[in-house]
Amino acid sequence: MTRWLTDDEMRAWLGYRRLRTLLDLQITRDLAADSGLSDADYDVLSTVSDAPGRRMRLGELATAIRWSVSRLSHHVSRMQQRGLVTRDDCESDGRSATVVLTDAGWTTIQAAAKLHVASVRRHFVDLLDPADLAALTKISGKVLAHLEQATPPDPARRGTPRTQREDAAGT
Amino acid sequence: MTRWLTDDEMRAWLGYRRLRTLLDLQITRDLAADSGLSDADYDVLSTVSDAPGRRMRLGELATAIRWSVSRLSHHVSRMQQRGLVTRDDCESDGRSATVVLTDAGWTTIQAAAKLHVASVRRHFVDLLDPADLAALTKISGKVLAHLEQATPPDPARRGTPRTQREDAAGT
DNA sequence: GCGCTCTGTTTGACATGTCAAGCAGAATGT
DNA sequence: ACATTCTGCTTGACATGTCAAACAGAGCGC
Repeated sequence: MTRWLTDDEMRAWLGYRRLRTLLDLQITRDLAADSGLSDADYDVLSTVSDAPGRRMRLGELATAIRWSVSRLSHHVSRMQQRGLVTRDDCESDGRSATVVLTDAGWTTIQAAAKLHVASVRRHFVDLLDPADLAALTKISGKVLAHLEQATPPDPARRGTPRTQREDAAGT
Repeated sequence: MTRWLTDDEMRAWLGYRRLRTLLDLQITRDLAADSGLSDADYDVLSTVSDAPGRRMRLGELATAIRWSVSRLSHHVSRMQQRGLVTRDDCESDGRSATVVLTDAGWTTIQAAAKLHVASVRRHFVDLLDPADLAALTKISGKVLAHLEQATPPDPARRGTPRTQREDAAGT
């Protein structure tokens, strides 16, 4: 008794899926070519760069970009090797680690942000008219209202099952 | 002189990004819980199951689901271990490998497909009205028209840089 | 019928993410 | 104070994807 998708539904769903695949691919590619960053790098750098003092506690950062703490810890180690960020011990709490942008990290994300916006415009925003943008906002609003309530609010913390991948800060 | 995103543009873009993240997460989660399959497994199984004889050449399959041949080869090996598919040598061409569904693979994908459609309906399609679906189809059409032309048609083959993740066959 | 190149696939080394321990510092109860 | 538990982070083993190198069979050109 499965209710299969109608043609219209199927078109919308497959369109979304394909959009997702190709758009991500293109944006990722641009980011790597323009700035030598992965999406992951970008999320981390842009989020930390918006924080006061260009520094953020590891756990907070993980929550903000919806990663598991473990993933972030691994990734920060790698970014540290590349000289983009530093780990700093917090005086008030001996357990805590703070991620701090290096000068190189700051310079990198500043340059990357401009190019990234351009990429988003080129492949997405500028292709759509205001009605499209409004429709899209409405659609994601509806779906997200459903998902955010059905979904465990926090990733690796609580009983949450699976992986993440979040955009984090504005482009 | 960067043209930053306006508020409306930003809302639409972030909405899309967040939708992408949470919806994928949910669908992936359901698929794993309902059928014990990853998205990758599902793509492979559903595509092969639609092919005549429930078999498909490895290269063809890779192209169809937009994976690199190498990724597929690795993944098929893993699925083979789990008894979902088999590798078969093609008589006409000694180099070629053919991926064939086992009975278990067939049974699995049949059951999984039903549950997957239900999941897609629950978290996406059924939340939207016909106008939303039409708008979405229009939007992805516009963007894809742009991307598919700007994008190297084939993944790991030609000069193409990066990763993939494609839905493949219908839900 | 033999070397060359081309093609389809496999393989291996490495990058990145996941999950489950491990661990040290903070908080709490008595 | 000090044992116990909690918290925040790190680590290690493993899964999955990437890229480049290795291969073996197919298809030439001669």
